[in-house]
Amino acid sequence: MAEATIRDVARRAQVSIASVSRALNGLGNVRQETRERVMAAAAELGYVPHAGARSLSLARAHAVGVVLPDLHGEFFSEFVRGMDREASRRGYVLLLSNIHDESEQAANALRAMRGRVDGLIVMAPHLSAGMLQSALPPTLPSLFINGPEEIDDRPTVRLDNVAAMEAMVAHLVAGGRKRIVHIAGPEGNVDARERVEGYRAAMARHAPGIEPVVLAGDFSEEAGEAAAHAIRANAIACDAVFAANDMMAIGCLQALRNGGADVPGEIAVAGFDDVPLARYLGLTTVRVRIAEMGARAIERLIDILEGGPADQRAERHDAELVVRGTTAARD
Amino acid sequence: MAEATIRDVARRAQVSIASVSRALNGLGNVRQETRERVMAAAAELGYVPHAGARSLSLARAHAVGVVLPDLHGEFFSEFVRGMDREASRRGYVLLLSNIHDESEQAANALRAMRGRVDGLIVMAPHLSAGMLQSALPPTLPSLFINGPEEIDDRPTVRLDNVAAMEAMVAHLVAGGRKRIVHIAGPEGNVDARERVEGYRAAMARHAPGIEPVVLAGDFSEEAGEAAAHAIRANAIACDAVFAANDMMAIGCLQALRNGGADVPGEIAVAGFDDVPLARYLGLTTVRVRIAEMGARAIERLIDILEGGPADQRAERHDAELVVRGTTAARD
DNA sequence: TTGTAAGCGTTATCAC
DNA sequence: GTGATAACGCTTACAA
Repeated sequence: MAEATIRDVARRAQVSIASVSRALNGLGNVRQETRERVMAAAAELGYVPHAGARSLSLARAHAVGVVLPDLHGEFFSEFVRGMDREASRRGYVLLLSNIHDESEQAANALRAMRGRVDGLIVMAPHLSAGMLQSALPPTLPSLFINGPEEIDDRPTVRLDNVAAMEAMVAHLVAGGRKRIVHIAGPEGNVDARERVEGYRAAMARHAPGIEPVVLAGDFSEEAGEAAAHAIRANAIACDAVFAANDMMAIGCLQALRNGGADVPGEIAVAGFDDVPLARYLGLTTVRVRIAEMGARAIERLIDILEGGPADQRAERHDAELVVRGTTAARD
Repeated sequence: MAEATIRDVARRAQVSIASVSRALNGLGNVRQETRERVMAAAAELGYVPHAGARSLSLARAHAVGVVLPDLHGEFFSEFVRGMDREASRRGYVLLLSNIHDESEQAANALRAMRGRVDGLIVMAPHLSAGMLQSALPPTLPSLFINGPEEIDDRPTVRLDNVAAMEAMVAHLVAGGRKRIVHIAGPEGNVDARERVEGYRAAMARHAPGIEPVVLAGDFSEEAGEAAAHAIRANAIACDAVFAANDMMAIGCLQALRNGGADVPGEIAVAGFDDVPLARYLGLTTVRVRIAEMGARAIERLIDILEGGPADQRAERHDAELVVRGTTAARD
């Protein structure tokens, strides 16, 4: 009743298991007739090679581990889809693991990968470099997506946050707005940090003399609302709000409008991510081609696994400015 | 440079590999002092057991394969999150595989699972029973989510589409609307089919004498728009549209309103899924607790794997009616 | 309590 | 060309 093994095929084809292996793997040194007998026997038994045994013998699992934080919505599905597409194209399988925090659980999840995968894709904008360094099997090839900048001896794929911020600020300034407020993402998040920096740099460049204003946030819609209230209550003089993600931008947008503000007449609002909702609300934002980043990460990792040239480049992927109604130029 | 193996630990602790295995796995018959020596050696070497070898020896991979169609948005991420949570709680790992169609690729993806996983979760509302039966390793325990009804000898977790349709139709009728049109999902999709049936049954029950009207659709926003145009152009007499999913409902809603119709005054609109957008548009819909279904599927599958009682029940999960503005009762 | 050795299902290195 | 057989890293009788 158990699945047929290579032995069963050998017995049925009246050859040794060595010949079965050779025939099935298409090695040259097998007589045509032998090969056919093996193929027939395998087909009759419905034989499928045991991937576990295979990988133990070959010391290659043809699997890559994917370690992710709690992602939501399109972002997660697109990312996984991009990786899955490329992985299966190259004959690899994906082992998925969500990591919620820096707990012992996280370290366990990483350990559980040992002996199952040939390499790791790690997306962990919220994990510290120290934790990663200590919990990652040192000999396991791994590629970081938007990982901590301190880890610079490993290959990475990173979103070019700075360029994206620059583009958006330039767009706002071109529309006649210079008093731009930034709502930041959570502390400790790499993307959030880079966006603040990018914002400051872009302001220095495009709106010299204007003091940058950064309001604290945590990527939640409520944080956006709170920011809107702060702006109104403290009478922060501004003609644009650029949030570190769409949900905050949306929360802010709604709160501003509910408070009677005219968007975009009086104040512009922009976000980051291009969630589906952004399109419906006409929110100007930045689109991340996350499926493409995922596919590229897998591609590079597998290239490394299959002995390509040493690759520890920090590859940056451009985001795309998506201009909609909430930042329409005034007049 | 390679990762430490059990032999290295044994050598360093001056014991046999058998003792290392026993100590590490917490078996009773190990002297306290030996156990400590082993633990120390393992820690010093940063030893992590090789999951592949372990599973070959144990004939258990502590992994489950998850086979999914192209899912989008929250649905996918919530589903995977629910499964991941439960799986990691029970010490299992998830192997993910997207299946796009009935091609050879799909069969390969299924085969690639052999020898890597102990069981399979299959969500395939678009795959035929025949294809599944033939490509699935017959001895691999598997649980279907919203699978074809013909496969009734395997455990399944299914959304109770019929009950959901019934609840929504009852809600619409209670609001004074009986001429309810249904926009269907793609042919060949199990959920779509069940929703049509549920719709018909509910109409027969709550709006006897009224002829059910089913418009063809494919789950896309455009299909919803097309349905709206068909309703206007052909002057289909109706006071409610109930689409098989939110995207079609949204497309229909927008097209109706753009065409000058008063929703909900003149005509109500309802969807299915409760995508994030639905909340923003005030769309009445049906919420699927997909994370819960995923977790439950994993739970049952692992119970089976770990020798629980034979379980081939078809478990149905209730969806939740979410009433919003687009179906407000008239007057 | 501990060690030796067989076995899990493959691939690869040898002889023949 | 083909068949024994030793790995791969682990668990687990069975002996000691």
